[in-house]
Amino acid sequence: MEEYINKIIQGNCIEILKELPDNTFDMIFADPPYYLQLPKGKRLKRADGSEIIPVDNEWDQFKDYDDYDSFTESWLKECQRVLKPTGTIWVIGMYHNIFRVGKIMQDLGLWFLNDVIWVKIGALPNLNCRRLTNNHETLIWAVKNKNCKGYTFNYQLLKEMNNGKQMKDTDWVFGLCKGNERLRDENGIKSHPTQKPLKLIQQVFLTSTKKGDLILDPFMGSGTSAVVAKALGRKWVGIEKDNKYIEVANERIKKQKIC
Amino acid sequence: MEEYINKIIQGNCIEILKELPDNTFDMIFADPPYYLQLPKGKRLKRADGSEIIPVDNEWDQFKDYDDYDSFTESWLKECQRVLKPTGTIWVIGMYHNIFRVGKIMQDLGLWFLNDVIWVKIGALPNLNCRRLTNNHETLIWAVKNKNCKGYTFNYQLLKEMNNGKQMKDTDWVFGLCKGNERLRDENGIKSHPTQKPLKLIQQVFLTSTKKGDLILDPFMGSGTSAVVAKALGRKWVGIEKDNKYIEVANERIKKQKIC
DNA sequence: GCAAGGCATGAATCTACAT
DNA sequence: GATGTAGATTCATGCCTTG
Repeated sequence: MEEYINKIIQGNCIEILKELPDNTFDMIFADPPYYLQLPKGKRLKRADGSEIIPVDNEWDQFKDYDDYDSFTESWLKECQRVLKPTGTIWVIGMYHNIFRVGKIMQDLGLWFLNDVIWVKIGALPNLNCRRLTNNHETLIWAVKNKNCKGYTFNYQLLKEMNNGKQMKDTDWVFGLCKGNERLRDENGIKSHPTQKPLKLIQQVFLTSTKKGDLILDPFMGSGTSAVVAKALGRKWVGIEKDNKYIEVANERIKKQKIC
Repeated sequence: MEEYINKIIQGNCIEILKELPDNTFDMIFADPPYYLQLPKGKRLKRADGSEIIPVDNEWDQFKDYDDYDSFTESWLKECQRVLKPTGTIWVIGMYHNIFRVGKIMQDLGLWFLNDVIWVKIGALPNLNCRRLTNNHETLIWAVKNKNCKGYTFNYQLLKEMNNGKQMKDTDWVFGLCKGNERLRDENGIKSHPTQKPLKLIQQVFLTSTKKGDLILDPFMGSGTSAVVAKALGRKWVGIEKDNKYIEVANERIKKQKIC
């Protein structure tokens, strides 16, 4: 394992997970593809005529629900295996995928601690006025199985962070990743379409890890979890398929001074 | 159908659903058992020694996940069948069950419009300080299938109810059903352990129905949805297995003057 | 009549440790 | 491992009593 610490492993998530030893990680944070199933070729426009750029990347394409489910079960099963009995796993998603992901997690025997609502500040309003505005994502927090005890939950710290009151599963209000935090290439194009905000990931790590803990991110993307892990004194292992994202992430981590 | 309008049908939910004709209802609101799986015989206590009374009713007991899933699939399948192509279905749940329910809904071809977070005011704090406080329930809002158009969404009304801003899926903040609203027997015992607040159900109905619409509630319980339907000028059909709950509900509806 | 304080209570997947 | 017992801990709301 030592050779992987604080590094991004390039390759297929499931294949790489299979090479990692049992009961290794104190915490896993997974931000998998959401399988958005957007209508192809159509793009919503804002009132000023500008186009909304949707997430239509190749990595979010699946043949059908079965295809998505079998992918999901495979990586979750390996994550469960490499998770310590005292560890916890977080998975983030939206209504497109999180219900499928959640049922598969339960079927694998993962035992839920909470489902946390990230209330997104600055989310896109609903442009066609035919639905409620999507304003949240859901994080599932779970232990390896029903009988697992001794996981880390920094109750007191979170209470302090929440003005002296117990942190609730609905108190997670954070802005989207925008402005200086958002990574862009030389042409101003977003380096990653679904870059998560540092503050959200930080709160996840502060909730469920101690200094020196080893964290796994099987869908590393632009490297947000590595940046937060480094800043908080946690060790980390990342997995990412796309070399372009790995470059972005490595450069970001190298440059990093403060979270 | 006429003989069922504005009445509670007593009996097994699935069997009764099977007798109802296709494409009948403008809206379905379902508050099924959550399958809480609480530890048996143990009861949490408050600092003052008083006991927390959990939901351990017979109707929330299932053999295992498979048992719960097959029950869930059966009633959802019938609900999908009796739902108009222009209708919508709401299902409420918590992290114990909502992910399973959601995946089964998607597998049946129901197409999600939103997942709505009911932020609960006055929820039980977390007493052992080993998890985040459970402070929400999740409602899934869906149409009969992916191609359905023309469902009712009272966008403008909800915007007005939300101080002129688009109603978001996270703006649903309502107190629990307590105080005078909570139905109790002559001994002060709750008539139903999970009575839902009128305001929540009212917002659901105002979101997705018009005056005169026909609403189905397959798990009627203490009759909250009937009370709201009546007050808002909607027609309704309820299904409930337990005669005790039916008595409570009928008495409540009879007494009703204003919502 | 009004303000302040007491008190009950809410869909809860409890935890740690000993035997 | 499975089972049993003791332990430590909480917040918002609304009704009711008291002053």
